[in-house]
Amino acid sequence: MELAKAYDPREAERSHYQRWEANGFFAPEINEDPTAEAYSIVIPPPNVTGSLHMGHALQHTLMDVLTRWKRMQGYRTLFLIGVDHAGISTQLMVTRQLKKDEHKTPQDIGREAFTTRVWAWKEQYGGEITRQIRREGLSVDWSRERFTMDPQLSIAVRNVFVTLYKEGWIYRGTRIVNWCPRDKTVLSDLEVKDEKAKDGKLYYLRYPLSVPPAVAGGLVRPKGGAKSPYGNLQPPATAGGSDYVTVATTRPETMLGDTAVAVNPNDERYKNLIGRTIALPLTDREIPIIADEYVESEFGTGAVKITPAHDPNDWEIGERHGLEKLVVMNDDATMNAAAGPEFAGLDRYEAREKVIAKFDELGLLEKIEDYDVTLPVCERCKTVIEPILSEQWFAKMEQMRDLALGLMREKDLPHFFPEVPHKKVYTTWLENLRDWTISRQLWWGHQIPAWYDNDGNVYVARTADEAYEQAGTTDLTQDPDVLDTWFSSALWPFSTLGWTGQQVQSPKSKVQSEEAGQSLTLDIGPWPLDLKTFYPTDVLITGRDIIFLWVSRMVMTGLKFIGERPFDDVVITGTVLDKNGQRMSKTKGNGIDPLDVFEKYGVDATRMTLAGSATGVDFAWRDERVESFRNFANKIWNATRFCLMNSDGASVSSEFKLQLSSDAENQPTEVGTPSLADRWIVSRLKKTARAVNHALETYQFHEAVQLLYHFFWDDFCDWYIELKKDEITAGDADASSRILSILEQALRMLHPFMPYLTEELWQKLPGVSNDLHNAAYRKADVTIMLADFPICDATLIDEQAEAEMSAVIELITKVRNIRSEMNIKPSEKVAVHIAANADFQKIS
RNA sequence: GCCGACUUAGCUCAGUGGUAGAGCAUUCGCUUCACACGCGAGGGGCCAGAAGUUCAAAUCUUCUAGUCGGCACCA
Repeated sequence: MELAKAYDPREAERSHYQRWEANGFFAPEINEDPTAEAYSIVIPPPNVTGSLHMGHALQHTLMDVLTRWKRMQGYRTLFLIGVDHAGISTQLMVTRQLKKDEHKTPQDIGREAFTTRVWAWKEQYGGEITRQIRREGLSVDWSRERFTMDPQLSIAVRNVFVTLYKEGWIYRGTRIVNWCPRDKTVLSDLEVKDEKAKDGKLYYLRYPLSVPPAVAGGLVRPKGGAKSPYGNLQPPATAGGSDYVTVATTRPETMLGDTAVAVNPNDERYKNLIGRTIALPLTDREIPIIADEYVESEFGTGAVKITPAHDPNDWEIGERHGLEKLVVMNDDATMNAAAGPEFAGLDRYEAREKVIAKFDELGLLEKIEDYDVTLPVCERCKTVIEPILSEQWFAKMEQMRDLALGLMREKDLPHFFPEVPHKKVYTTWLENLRDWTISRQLWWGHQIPAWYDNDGNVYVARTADEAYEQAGTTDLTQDPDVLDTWFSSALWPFSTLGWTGQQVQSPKSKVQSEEAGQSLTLDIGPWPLDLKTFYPTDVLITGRDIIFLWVSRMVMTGLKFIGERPFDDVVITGTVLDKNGQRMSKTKGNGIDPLDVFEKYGVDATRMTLAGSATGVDFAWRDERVESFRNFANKIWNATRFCLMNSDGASVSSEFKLQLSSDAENQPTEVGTPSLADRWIVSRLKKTARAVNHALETYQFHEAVQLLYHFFWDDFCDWYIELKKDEITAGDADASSRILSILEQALRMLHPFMPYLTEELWQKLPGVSNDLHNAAYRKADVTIMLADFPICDATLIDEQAEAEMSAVIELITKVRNIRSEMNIKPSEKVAVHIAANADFQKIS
């Protein structure tokens, strides 16, 4: 058999995936061993609107390496794939399409028609990401593919919501929330990012006291002419002695909603003003001057305007002092009627300009300073968030937070890789956890299972019928909002395995739950088989950006509803940066499309590149690096090509036949008497297997890649093949069988990383059969995927052979060095005379 | 403001309390019958700076500088 001269990845990538999938190799059911231990990984569900990026490719590669490795070890493996409905992204995408195609808004066509459209969109375009995942070669079980809005998963969501509501962990309340005026929905704190304002300003506004001070000398009259109804006032020596108070603000437009001015109770400058009132300019309102410890005297003027309806801290102060909460903005960040006729309808930034202009006109604008402000922006559309007062659904996190913290403190789980800094960051975040805003003003998602009667009473139930029963009427309206996408993602590790919230817990988890002091509120029914088999999953691999959004919440809901952690280990990958070390982003246009890289260098080379980066460390993408792994793939191809060119009468020996004694004279094996090189390569092979297994156990993927690269290229190709070349080309079938057997084992170890190439080559080796499969897969069709993953056999480690071989290598290198330095042509033969230590003289 | 990470060969990065590593780039030599996506032989680093612990530190501690990140605040 003769292979092409160079490896063409496209050839190998064409057929194998289909065959693997069609033969059920990806499904756990392929495992014939009823006692096999389970190994499971759930994929972080990519957004249905998403397309594959390098971050995915990295995470996916690592998950697939682990899955393939464990599968080859005989575990009953499940690599579960699914897609997230991605509420906001998807709704925006379809809204945009609707506008483009029909010039209509969602409101024009109504909720039902709109969601129908989104489903249609999902059917048509939503498969893009999963098609790309197939291309990556992931051994995911497509028969168990899930979508966060599958009926079963939606039932789970409802049950969780209802349970938490009944237990008092979910409530509806009016609070200051993060409002995105563009998406017109509330966002959780985690969906808000900080952005530096380009030209931030701090505006100093003068608020006149409504009654002149009784004390003499209060006013500082300037020499110039009067300009405003309040007189032309100059900044006084002490603010407290004047007839106005200066406040500093970065958002002047919110002054229209001010309901107080606050000062620190110990601030001497303002002490005598506490209790006085201010005639709020541009309005006809009088607002009090109050004292609150929150105010820092050192900052700004030491006096703070208080806008309880548009600032979270002001809201707190408002609560403490019983202030009115005046909402002056609409949901699109324009001013509303309460802002006054002059401002109503203006955009917040127009209103800002106008407020400033008016203050200036009135002589009340003291000064404007440049000021570095970081603005909260919507993580998705980058619109500046407006904190507004709004009625929303919230989840109280105390109980679930304590469950997660308890798991960390008592069992040190989950274990983060790398542990620093993630363990601490995760724990600290939990300790400071605040309530979670879970409602979203969208139509695409899980509609909140709460119904209202005409009096505004709320009925939370799993179904409309249950709500009708509770209310004693069918005249109810369901809450129009949907749940945060992360609410359903939080249930992913168990909702995908069949848990709907209607089953009782397993006896095992029940005990654990009672230990944790948890009450169980779940209904009857057996645990689904998959849940019993595959939960908890073994490891979660994801990026650091969703540790809080997703990882922590899975831990919490897993403990709360299943009574067990969702996974032991969490591998946090680094970020793939562009070649200049910059984050890849759509706006910068510096992203590298994994599919292009697959096309250019092959999937296997790409996987090696990704797995070859150190766990958790950011790294700059370099095409040169992939190129080197493409070259490596070609090297493997050609090494195999060589072995096959001379394989007449030879065949791969199963592992036991490969065994070689270090005491070669006494124990010749079926494949002839092993030479030093034979004993050496087997020893190297076994040490490599040991190290690779260990590296993978500890998620040191790059270590495994290095080991395999070095073993294959340096040990196997540069030395072993070269040393055996004469025997092999002379047609020594024993030597050929031996080299094929080493090659075969190497391919197995490489398979989790380079699935296509290794399958392509392995199938061509003489003598491969499902006898080489792990014992759990003896009936399955022949594939390297199910071959037994090499392990270390300590009896085959031969330190003596390795030491002797090192000496040989050193010697040969020195001779070559001399030849090179003396410019002796390779074709010229020279006689070499060697003086060696007694120990090494016997080495031949 | 708090917490943290990183700073190693020209580039991108591994690495360990005890003679500095890889890939790429580079130099020299090779149409050696698997592979020029190759083969062979080289050159190249006082491991950011300073102090300390130690028989021994690039590796541990402290400080400094630069880069980056998370959180909080942001009147």
